[in-house]
Amino acid sequence: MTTEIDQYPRVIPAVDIVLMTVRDGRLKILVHRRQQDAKTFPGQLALPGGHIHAQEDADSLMAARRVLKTKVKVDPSYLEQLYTFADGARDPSGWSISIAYYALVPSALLEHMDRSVTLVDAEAIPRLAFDHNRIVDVAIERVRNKASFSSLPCYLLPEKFTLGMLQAAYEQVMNTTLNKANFRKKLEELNFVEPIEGEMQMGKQRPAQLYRVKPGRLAVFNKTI
Amino acid sequence: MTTEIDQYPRVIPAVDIVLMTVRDGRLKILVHRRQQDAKTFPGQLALPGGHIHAQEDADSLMAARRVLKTKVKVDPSYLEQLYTFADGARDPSGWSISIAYYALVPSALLEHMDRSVTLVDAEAIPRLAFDHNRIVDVAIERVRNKASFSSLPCYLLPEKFTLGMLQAAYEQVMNTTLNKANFRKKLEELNFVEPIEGEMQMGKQRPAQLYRVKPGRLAVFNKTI
DNA sequence: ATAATAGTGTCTTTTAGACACTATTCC
DNA sequence: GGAATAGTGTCTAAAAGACACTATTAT
Repeated sequence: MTTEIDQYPRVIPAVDIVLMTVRDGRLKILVHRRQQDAKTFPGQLALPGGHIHAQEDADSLMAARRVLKTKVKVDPSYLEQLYTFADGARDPSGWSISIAYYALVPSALLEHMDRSVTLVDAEAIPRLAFDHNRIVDVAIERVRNKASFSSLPCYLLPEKFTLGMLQAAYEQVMNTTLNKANFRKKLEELNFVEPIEGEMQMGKQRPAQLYRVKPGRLAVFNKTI
Repeated sequence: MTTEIDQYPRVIPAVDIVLMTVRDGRLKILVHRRQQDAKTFPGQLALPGGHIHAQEDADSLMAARRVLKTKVKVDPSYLEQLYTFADGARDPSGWSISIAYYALVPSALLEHMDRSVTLVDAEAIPRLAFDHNRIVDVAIERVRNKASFSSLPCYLLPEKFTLGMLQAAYEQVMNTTLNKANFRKKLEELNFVEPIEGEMQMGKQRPAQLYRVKPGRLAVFNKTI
């Protein structure tokens, strides 16, 4: 039987993920090198991504999760739809759709990465396959906008963190420097972190109080700092 | 030849559009009634939408433009991607993707609508086909967030407008009331409208100065009012 | 003691908001 | 004059930001 849908050229939808973390005090994006025998952009750097499997993926978010699990062996705590790139020019093999997601993870989760996978500095993204540079630009812009001032950057940190680490994460994501006193006053107000009784981070100098996100207060979105 | 893409069930991507306007001083959404012989949701209200035609549409934005032109006979001045709804449950005929857009138009553009097309109040959306109620909710939330304070609501007005009309448009979109003096001070600051020399809107009482958006200053996004 | 990082108190500037007022038209 | 809408000046409260300070550790 010929139905209406057979009239149109087939389009295979995919997901691509901009995975971000903070490593060495800098905001990083995860990229991987494509196989040398890939039909398109062989050997080039690209975002992790893959086709949607309709029989396997309940929705596009699940597809993104599956791709990350398979290709990067990571299950991110924060994963959100970014934008959909759909046109006839972005993929040389034809009209294509990429539902792009962005993810935030603590860098400790990325210890055992494949050799084909690397982190690149958000301020110096190399040339990527397809329209992936554009996708990364949109992702960074989105995160910058959302970060100020929500609890988003907490997803880049381990469960326990000092206020110094937290401020550094905000500064990385927002690409600015913040005043320490004002930052802490604002945190007080927003009220989504709490000190962990008696737990201190020992270091080279004065020990710092360890904090955690208050239960249920992750990803509370708010105004500017 | 069997390529990789034949392994996966076929998914037909579509676009759906949430078209908004202000009529009778209220924010409205455009919906249409589906054909009685439609395979899914016959006779029900739905958002205007349609399949992407890969050979015809350069990208998904163009697909949305084409659908609006064909089904609603409108070429909106503001049309932006909203979100992509992609899962196996939203359409009874199978796994489907809808790249949703939202559009803002002055209500004068909608004078000669089809009989199948109507405007419904944003505060009282009826039951719609598919997951279109959810799409509308997301669209209204997005516009509310973006409106305060950008020049977005200007797209709901004719080219020439009074500050009273402009304030009313903001109040509708943001679903609040605003203080007139403060509203005007803020407009001054944001600096995206200018009076049209010598043109006044005559009415029942004191005439009002007509304004227009400064060239190139449409859709400047900013803080809160 | 000094270097280094943690943590705090206070003042100033900017912005948001409330409120009261004047102005010009139609009737 | 009264009703109705247009348009403005000023004061107050809240938020953002600058800056200087104290505290506790390692060496």
